[in-house]
Order: sequence, then C-alpha cells, then structure tokens
Amino acid sequence: MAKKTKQEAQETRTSLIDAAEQLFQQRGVSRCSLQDIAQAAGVTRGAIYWHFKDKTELFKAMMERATMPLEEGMAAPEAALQLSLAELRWGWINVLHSTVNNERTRRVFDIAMHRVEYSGEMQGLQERKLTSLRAWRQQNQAAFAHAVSLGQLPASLNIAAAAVALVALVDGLIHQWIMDPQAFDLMAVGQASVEGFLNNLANKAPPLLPALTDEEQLRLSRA
Amino acid sequence: MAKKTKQEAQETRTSLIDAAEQLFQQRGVSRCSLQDIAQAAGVTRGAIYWHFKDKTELFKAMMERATMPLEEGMAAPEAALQLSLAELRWGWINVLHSTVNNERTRRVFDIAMHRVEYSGEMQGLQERKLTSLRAWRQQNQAAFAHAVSLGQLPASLNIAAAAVALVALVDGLIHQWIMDPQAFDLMAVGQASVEGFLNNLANKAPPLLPALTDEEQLRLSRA
DNA sequence: ATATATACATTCATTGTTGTATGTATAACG
DNA sequence: CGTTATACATACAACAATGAATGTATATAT
Repeated sequence: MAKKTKQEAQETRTSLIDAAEQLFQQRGVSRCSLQDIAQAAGVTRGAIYWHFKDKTELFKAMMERATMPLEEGMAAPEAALQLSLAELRWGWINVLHSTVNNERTRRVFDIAMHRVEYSGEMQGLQERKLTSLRAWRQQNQAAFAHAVSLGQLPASLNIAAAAVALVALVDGLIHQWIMDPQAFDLMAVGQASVEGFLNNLANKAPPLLPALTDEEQLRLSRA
Repeated sequence: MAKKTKQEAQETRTSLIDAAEQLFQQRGVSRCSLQDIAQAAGVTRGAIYWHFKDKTELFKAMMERATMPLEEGMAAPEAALQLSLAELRWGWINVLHSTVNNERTRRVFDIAMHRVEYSGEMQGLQERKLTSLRAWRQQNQAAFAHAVSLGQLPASLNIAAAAVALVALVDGLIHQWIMDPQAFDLMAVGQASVEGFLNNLANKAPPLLPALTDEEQLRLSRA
C-alpha cells in the first residue's frame, strides 16, 4: 500500500489511539491484542509499530491525550501557593465537570481504574499517578495554609490531613460514579460535598459521638 | 506422584491461593501464568486444575477468602435499619483497621484496585463489587435515616447524598493509602475524617464561600 | 483385602500474540 | 525529476500459555 501524506499519517495515529481507547475499555488492556486495535482502526499491526514502540507506548499516548487537559486545569505549580479556596473549589468542580461531560475523560478514567494492571511495564504509570496524587495533595494543603494565614480557616486546622481527606472525597466520588453513574448526580453531590467539606473546616463542630469506649479501643489493639 | 490425604489436599489448595495472592500483587493477574503460581506453591499446573476450574475461579476464591470477614464486619442486612451512628463509625473504623493491620486485606485491596482488569471473565467481579458498594451506601443511608428519626441529625439532611459522600470519603482514603502508605496515618486521618464528617452532618455550617459566579456557571454550561 | 475414587504429575496439541524482517508505493525534498 | 525517506502492509519465526488427555500412586470406602 501507498505512503500517506503527513496529515493522513496523523489521522491514522489519532484513529489508532481512538480505537485503543474503545477496546481497552471494552475488553481490558491486556485482553485486547494489537491486531484487534489495528483492525478496529482499519489498518494493520504495521501501522501501530510504526507510530508506537509497543502497546505500552500506545497506552501512554492515550493516557496523556486525556489527562493533559485535566492537569492543566488545576493550575501550574508556581501558582500553587497563591490558590484561594474559591479557586480550589473551582478546580475540583472542573474535574467533576470533565468527568461527567467529557466522554473521553470518563472512558480514560474507567480504563485507568478498572481496565489495566499496574504491573510490569505499566509500573511507571502507577508512579506517574502517585506523583500526580501527591501534587494534588500539595496543592490543596498549600491552599489551606494560605487560607489559614488569611484567617479564613482556624490555625488549629491540620492542613495535611484536611488535604488528604478532600482529595479522598473527590477521588472516591469519581470512583463510585464511574462504577455506577445512575446511582447519583456527580456534579450535584460533588459540589455539595466539596463545599460542605470546606465550610466545615472553618468552624469546629461539637462532637456528635462520644469517644470510642475502652472496650472498642481494646478490640482495635488486638491484631 | 502419590495421592494426598484430605487434609494435605486442603493445605495444597490453601498454598495455591497464598501463592496466587503473592504473585497477583507482584506481577498482576494477567501477567502471571498458572505455571508461575503452581511453581511458587511447589506443585504443578495439574494441582491447580484439580482444585479450580481455571484462573478466574482461583482468583474468585482468593477474593472471597479475604473479603468475607470484611463484609461480615459491617453487620447483616436485617440489622441494617437498626445501626446507630456509633455503630456505623465502629464499622468504618474496623474496615480501616483491617486495611492497616491485616496484611492479607491490604494485599487483596491492592490487587482488586491495581492488579486486575475487570473485563471478560472478570466482569462478574465488577458486578459483585458494585453490589457490595450499593449495600454499603444503603447501610449508611439507613443509619442516617434512623438518626434523623431520633433527632440526632436534622430532617433537612439529604441522606442519600450524605451516604454517597461518606462511602466516597473512606473509599478514597483507602485508595490513597494503599498507593502511598507512608504519606499519612490511615487510622488517624480516617477516624478524624469520619467523625468530622458525622459531626458536620449534625449542624449546618454557614457558607464559607460565595456561590459560583455567573461567569463560572456559564463556563460549566459550555460543553 | 479389593476396588475405586482421589490428588495430583506429565505430556501433548493448539492457539494467540509478539517482535522483527522485508516489501512497496508514494509523498516530500532538493 | 530523480532520489530518498516515509507510512504503512505482509510474511515469518518464536514463544508462551492454555486446556485436555493420560498416567499413577495411594487414601479411603466397603
């Protein structure tokens, strides 16, 4: 077959990533062969090996295409210290919005969460995810610290723990929603949860429950 | 080789599941062969095919062995309506405790989250997970409803959303901790988060942030 | 004590997948 | 306008994994 023009080659590359995205989600990454992907894209494996070194590189390219815009959405690292709580809320709402409204984001989240094994050659991807996770935590913690310095949040606040919890909250919401989208409205519950969380950081609520009983403490201490 | 006694056969079965647990976590489920597992357990593939139909069944057995005690921990379905907030807290704390202190629980959580693809023959497992997730939500929602009826929580509370959020919070915390155990103390942050969450359900905190601006609303409406 | 089911080990055939090597028509370039 | 690098398709070799078939020594039941 004939050589394609540069633009046509780019289109081939794009449609390969598209096909991979679909098949990865449907069958799982390890359970779909390069043959499957090539066929779905209307080419042969030769095209894949031309554009990508192997399946791992194809997977990386797919991830990058989808997550790049998201990571840009949460501001640059230098700006991190300057983030206000309102900007933080805006960042999280944007992530939720992309999850709900951007089909690609949703698919890739699903793939990253349920359709791939983070082992072997994919190990690097887990570390990348870890780096990203730490960055989110840092971002939030810095914003909390800034808010404390402005008097918006009490100085007694454990900003590290609060950052962990907020990231966990949103991450958990997205997880649940991806698994079970009709169970709840991610935007509504998400926005309410994030705002509720932030509101409650500002004022110490009185304890609703008594401390754990001695017997409960004891049961926990027995491994 | 010779026939083993019934007890020896059970030991073989157990060591096969043990080996699978280890290797699944190290190399990922699809990336380790039955040969690998058999060898690690000191037997041949014949033993695996005797005890289990195929790799999927072996995986299922491994999951069941680890998750059964956990699901028992959160009470039986009939008792769901009777759970108090204190019992709910206790249930969550127990899950966190198992995650931190039970090596098997931790390994299997890691496997279920990062080392397996929920596609093809594993599809059933995702549905099982979904069922379990819905049960947790139901459990929490019922406890909230009960607390509302007792006047412990305000009647204005959106109990469905609150249940989703609390499950998300704990699930997200466990996720983060499994990925990055030295990043924070799961028991401490977890207990504080859960108690903080419950406390804050009881009293409406005043809004810390103004509502989203018109321009922000507009940006969200543009897909 | 004998027969049978058990708990595996061993062997074999088949298949799917990967990586690479090679072919080739043509776009791009000077 | 000839040359060369490009963008794939095709063909091939090698392996690895599976599932089934078969073998076998011995617990166990009768």
